[in-house]
Amino acid sequence: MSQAQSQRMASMCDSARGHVDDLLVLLSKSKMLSILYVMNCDPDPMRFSEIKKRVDSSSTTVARRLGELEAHGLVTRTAYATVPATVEYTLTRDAIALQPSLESMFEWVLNRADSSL
Amino acid sequence: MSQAQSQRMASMCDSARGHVDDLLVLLSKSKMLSILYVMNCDPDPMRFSEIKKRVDSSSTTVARRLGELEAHGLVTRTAYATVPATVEYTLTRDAIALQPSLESMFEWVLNRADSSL
DNA sequence: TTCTTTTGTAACATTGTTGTAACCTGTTTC
DNA sequence: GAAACAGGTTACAACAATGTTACAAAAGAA
Repeated sequence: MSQAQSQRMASMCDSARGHVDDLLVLLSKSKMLSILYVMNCDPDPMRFSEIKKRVDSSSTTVARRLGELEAHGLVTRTAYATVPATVEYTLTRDAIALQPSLESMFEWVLNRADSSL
Repeated sequence: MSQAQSQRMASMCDSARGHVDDLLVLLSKSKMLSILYVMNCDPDPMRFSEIKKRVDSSSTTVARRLGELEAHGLVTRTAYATVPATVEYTLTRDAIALQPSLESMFEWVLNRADSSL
């Protein structure tokens, strides 16, 4: 590791624990990473039922997670007055900034998953 | 996003969901990211009490998490027959391969944490 | 002898989280 | 009129996870 990197890490590892912990708790909630994963896979807005199907969870949990993501400004919810209702979710700019990290994390996960077959 | 990238993402987003989910569940457990975070911050082996202090959790939870990480081959546990006991934990090569992703994820987390002060 | 230390484990009560089932809106189709 | 659709919400029972407390082991210090 370069000196610049370790300096960055060192400062990173000291700062504001409270807020960091909040976000880590958010990201650690069940299905949260899965939701970000599936939304990451498809840049288009995604409907509730599509997300629910892809992460394979109950409406309750998906709704809760999407609500939390929206509350933290990571997804945008757009409702259309069609019949039946249409609701689309999109990742915000902030969430998109997280994409590269998530992508490489998911790549690592997939490599591990492959080698453990 | 480049074509190569989107192809990679597309294949990523289809494959072996079971094993992927296992790892996502592992990483989503409480304090798991925090533990990887503090161990990531310091390349040296870290003792149980040091980890416990830094992630601010109970012995029970820290022990459980470290056990799970060891079971998944992400940390190595080394016990020394001193009195009182000394036990050191180290990230494995596999876990170190995850470091860049975690680092950029933590950087994102810190940026968000800063801007929400 | 008793206290202290580190690194845990076991049992247990409390707390947190999840899914299920029921229900809701509002319009169109049978 | 009744059913069906999407996208939820609510209440509740079942389950999972957490922290607290007690305990252990082994040797050196007071």
